[in-house]
Amino acid sequence: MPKTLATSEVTPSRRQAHKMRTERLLQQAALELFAKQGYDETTTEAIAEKAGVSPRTFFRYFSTKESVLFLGEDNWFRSFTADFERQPGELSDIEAMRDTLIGRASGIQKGRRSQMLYEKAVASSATLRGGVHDRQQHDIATVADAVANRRGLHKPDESCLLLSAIGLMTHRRALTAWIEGPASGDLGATIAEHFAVLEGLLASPDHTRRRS
Amino acid sequence: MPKTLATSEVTPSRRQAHKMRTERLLQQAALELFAKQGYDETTTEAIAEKAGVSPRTFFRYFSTKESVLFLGEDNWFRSFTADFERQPGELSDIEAMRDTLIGRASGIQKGRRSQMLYEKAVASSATLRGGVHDRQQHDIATVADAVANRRGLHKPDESCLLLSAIGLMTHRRALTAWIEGPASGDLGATIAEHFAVLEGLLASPDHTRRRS
DNA sequence: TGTACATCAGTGAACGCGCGTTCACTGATGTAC
DNA sequence: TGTACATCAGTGAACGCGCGTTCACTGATGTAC
Repeated sequence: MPKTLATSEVTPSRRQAHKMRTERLLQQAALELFAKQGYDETTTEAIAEKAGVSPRTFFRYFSTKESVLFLGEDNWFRSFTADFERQPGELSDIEAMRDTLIGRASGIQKGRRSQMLYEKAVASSATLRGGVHDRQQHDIATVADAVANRRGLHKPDESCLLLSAIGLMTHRRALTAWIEGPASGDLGATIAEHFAVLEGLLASPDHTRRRS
Repeated sequence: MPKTLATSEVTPSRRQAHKMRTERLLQQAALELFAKQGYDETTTEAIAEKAGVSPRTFFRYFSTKESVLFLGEDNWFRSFTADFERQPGELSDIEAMRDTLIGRASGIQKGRRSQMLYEKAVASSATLRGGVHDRQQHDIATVADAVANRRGLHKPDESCLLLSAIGLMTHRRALTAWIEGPASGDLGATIAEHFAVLEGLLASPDHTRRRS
């Protein structure tokens, strides 16, 4: 028994392996179909068929049609705080955000195709866009906590929240630009560019003045 | 016939009046029910019942359950450009945005209860939040066009888009704060405060530095 | 003013559809001895 | 290694539910003369 247990921790049992495989197949099938023909036009039955399982099986893995798409994205920001607070204290908060986000870019870089499919899938449905909206709000709160902590505040004030929202929006815009740009594009560089634009707005408000 | 026609233009016929009344009753019933018990928990049948019409009649007025909620909101930003470009040229773009939004605050001020119901309704459903997300994106593009125009550009560049997004986000945060605050709160003042925070971030990035 | 006809808001009933649930079952995998 | 039993991933069938559609109809309002 000790041996079997140890083995099942490292190499999962056939049952476990098969289960994981089925889950992955369902997710992949869903992502492809949502991106290709739209979320609302894709039935759970079609996903199951493409994954090679019965319609009923889909709901054994995912309690709702929507949840098949949102996995592993939640913990992206879970470790943000740690990375963020490791930034040198000389940097301004926004510079620290920028460098943290750039540092994490390589993790996304490899999954460009998946990101594209994901964006297409989300774009196809109001429900999914609602989910994205929710996650954004949640992320803003998380990052604002980190900023407040860096500033030595117990609770984030409006300044922290606004800064967090602005930073994440800049990040999101960079991500979109990178996905829509050439396949050879570098995500870290794109983020840096977008933050440069942001800092341009911040540093010289006169720059925004109209010649009268 | 001339007399009847003229009359029907000013004072709508009984049919027209009744039609408008039914539409208003359905919208009001929907708003109240969505806010009270949630969008997903409210059936179109319940809305029809509260409005005093048959279930079938709902779909004579609104092609989808969602569309009963989104009326008249679209043209809010339609006239934004005009107001925005009327701002004095000495102001920076962001100051011009601020003053334009403050100038339009009084139009919202009176409908505070409706705004609250609307926010509650939207908060209750992912689909509706998706719709809000879409409208935000659309508004950003509209305002960015206006900013580009003010800067003498033919097309908005990333700087215009980012500025527009930041400004509208600040506005939205102010709106939320105002709704969540006391009933006596002044929306214009709240917007001004939030823009002051924003300008604080813009003007002195040093302020965001951590004491090391 | 009155009569005949036209229009159109509102209704009732039946239905299609896809998400998500419930129940009873099969058969492969895992475990005890 | 082999046998008996337990577990559990996957299945099939039937159903509830609410959105949105289709069709045939009623009856009040509006119009022509």
